[in-house]
Amino acid sequence: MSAADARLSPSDYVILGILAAAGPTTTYGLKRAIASSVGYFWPFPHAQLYAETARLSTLGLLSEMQEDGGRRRRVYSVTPDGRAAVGRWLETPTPEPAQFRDLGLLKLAFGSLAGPEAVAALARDQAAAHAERLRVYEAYAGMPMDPHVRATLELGLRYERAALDFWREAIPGADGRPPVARSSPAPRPRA
Amino acid sequence: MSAADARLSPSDYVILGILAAAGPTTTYGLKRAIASSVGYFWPFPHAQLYAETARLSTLGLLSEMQEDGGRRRRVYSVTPDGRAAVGRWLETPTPEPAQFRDLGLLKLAFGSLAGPEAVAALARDQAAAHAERLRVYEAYAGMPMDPHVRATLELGLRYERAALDFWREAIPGADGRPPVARSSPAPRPRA
DNA sequence: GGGTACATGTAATCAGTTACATGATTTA
DNA sequence: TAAATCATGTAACTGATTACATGTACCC
Repeated sequence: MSAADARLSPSDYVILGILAAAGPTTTYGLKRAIASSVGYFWPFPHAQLYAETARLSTLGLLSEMQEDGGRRRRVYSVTPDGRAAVGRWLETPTPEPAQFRDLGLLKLAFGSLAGPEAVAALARDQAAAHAERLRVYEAYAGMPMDPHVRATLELGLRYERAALDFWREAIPGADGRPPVARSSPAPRPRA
Repeated sequence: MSAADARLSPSDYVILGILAAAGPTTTYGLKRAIASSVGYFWPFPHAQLYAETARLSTLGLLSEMQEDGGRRRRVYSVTPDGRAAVGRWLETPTPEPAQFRDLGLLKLAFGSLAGPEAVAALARDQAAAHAERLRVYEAYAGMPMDPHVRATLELGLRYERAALDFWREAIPGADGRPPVARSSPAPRPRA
């Protein structure tokens, strides 16, 4: 079975992990549980749940039951094999570096193509967005939750604070100074 | 033409932006230019270049020429329409929050399913990985580069430092203390 | 009993990734 | 001149996103 582990994506482990922690759950329940735990940093559109749960079922890592009541929704639980797969995953090292896809940062990289005012506007914009996000995280952190999920939230807070500081400090705002730290005199883009 | 902007992905803007900054370039040149600028935080497998450049050509945002020499490689340049599209993109706000896909963080979220030793091992592991990444960034920061690209690298450094501190501090190492900050007494996972 | 928000699911599309194949240049 | 590495490209696949369609519960 260890060989089959290679074929499981991170999304699969999210499903298995949530089910292992929360017990038998409907698809909608999964959606809710994901949203209130890893969902804030690991996006998981609900449509994907249907594809992945089906796949995990055929692999024997999930078992599927039909509700008796009127709506006859599917209820999933993790099988012993599934639980073992999560366990192994949690114990194996994670060499691949984290990826952060930040559109604001991407735009900044091309700042030399835009005017300094555009870069300044971007910085104000991003600072506001990160401040808002920080507010949301802080509110969320006030609620009761699993201690490990809380720990991930703590890193989220640190990331947001780092980003907020960056957009406020490292890039000047609307005050007309050059768009990068004063120590480097901003040469024109080569070619 | 503004209407067509909606159909451009971030990857498309990377290609357009690189070409706008660097002038006519072969596909391989694009690959190199991306790797040495936004590539470190915005992964871009080279196979995708062939699909995207073709698409951008049919949209009239790129023009394609064939080399005369023996190898007859394709050389792309950005058209005025393409340049205008990048310009508009750089000037429009970016509301979507940044996404950071961090497998280590995902595993941490499920820490309650694993033993405290597994969590401690994860933390050591991640601290080492981030320390290494930090070293690479710092070496890279010593080289000459566009000031805006340098600015993005600065945020990369701040992220990595935040992550390194987190895995070292917020999660204890191998010293046997409970797997989260001492202030919260780590209740058992519910159900 | 009509509207609104919540819940459940399918289908089509698109972007990203992996694997493969081969040609050109450099170096031992 | 053989091996190794760099360069160029295609094809197949998988995973993620979008759009749509409909059902159920609640609330006015």
